[in-house]
Amino acid sequence: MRLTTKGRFAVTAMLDLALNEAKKAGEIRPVTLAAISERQAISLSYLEQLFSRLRRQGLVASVRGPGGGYRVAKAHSEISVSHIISAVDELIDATQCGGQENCHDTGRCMTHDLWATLNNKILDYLSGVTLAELVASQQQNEADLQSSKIYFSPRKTAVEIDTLAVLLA
Amino acid sequence: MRLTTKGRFAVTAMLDLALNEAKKAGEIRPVTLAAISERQAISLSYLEQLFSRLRRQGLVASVRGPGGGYRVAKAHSEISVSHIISAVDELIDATQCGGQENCHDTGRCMTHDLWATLNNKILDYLSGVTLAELVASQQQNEADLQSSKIYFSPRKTAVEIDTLAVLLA
DNA sequence: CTAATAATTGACTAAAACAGTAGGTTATTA
DNA sequence: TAATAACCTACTGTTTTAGTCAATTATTAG
Repeated sequence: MRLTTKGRFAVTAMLDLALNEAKKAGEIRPVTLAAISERQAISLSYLEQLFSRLRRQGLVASVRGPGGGYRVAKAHSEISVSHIISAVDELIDATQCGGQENCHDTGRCMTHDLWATLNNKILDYLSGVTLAELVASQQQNEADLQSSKIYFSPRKTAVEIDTLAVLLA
Repeated sequence: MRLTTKGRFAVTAMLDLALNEAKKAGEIRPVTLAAISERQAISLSYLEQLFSRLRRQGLVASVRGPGGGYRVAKAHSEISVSHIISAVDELIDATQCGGQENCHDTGRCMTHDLWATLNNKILDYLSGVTLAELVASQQQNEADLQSSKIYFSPRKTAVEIDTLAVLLA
């Protein structure tokens, strides 16, 4: 298990995808990487690399051509954060011996059990957080901002924000 | 929070240190980095870099000169895995805006709350695992191996292992 | 006192990973 | 048929990783 910005980007992009694939009359409208790129400030080509892996792992499905893009390929409740991270961030071998248990003259190395256990614990936690929960939590956040009207709501345009800033200054 | 082999090395080294600082008549015998280097197959110079940070964070104390080395500077129960990892792997800023909440035209970026929350959860977990627990768990493992005598016990020499391998082949 | 020990420091290096760029191809559809 | 958007490959600059090398400093055993 590795936990770097790469995995974060992937989770962020998946969450953006989930939030923006609008369901209209039973159909799911695909979301383009260009749109995600603009909203999340992640380069398009980097997104392409990430989604290439996400697609091969069956987490998203693609639709080519005009009007195409990506869709989430499973129920949001079936996709966990750990799925997303391990899809783009292939796991490294924490044990020097590569599971051979033949390192040094003392048999298996100490790190073996230690990291296996620790990894599983972290993995367990991240497996428990689903895309559905992230979506719900994010929508709640947006709703809170909308109702309280503190600072910026997600619907404000740049111009409106500037006006607000002047008023608050 | 970053979670890479660097942090793993640090935890492994700290665990080795904790397991090997033998207490004799009230005194604690320091462990040399050379010994840890040999046992854990981590280069001496890399260990020096790691322990330089661990020392500056107050997790270990050093004793120079012959018979010197490092000691754990606190009670094992007072040192958590997250302490060790964050000592060597300084934390990165998960939000692109750097906490400014001014990214894009939509106010604060979506990743902000998401990663703050997720980070805290992981941190909470790793904060809960102490060096004392790792030591206990590792000593239990060694004891299990010793008593059951399955495959390799930690005391076997390389020659004995070779013999065993021949017998099992 | 002296030589050995072991931490401490700093500069440097090869390899990998990260993040992004560029330029093309293929499939689809308006 | 032209625009769209996924798909693919190769390349680039930067940072991190993991390590080497060499020198200095503090301590202690002899």
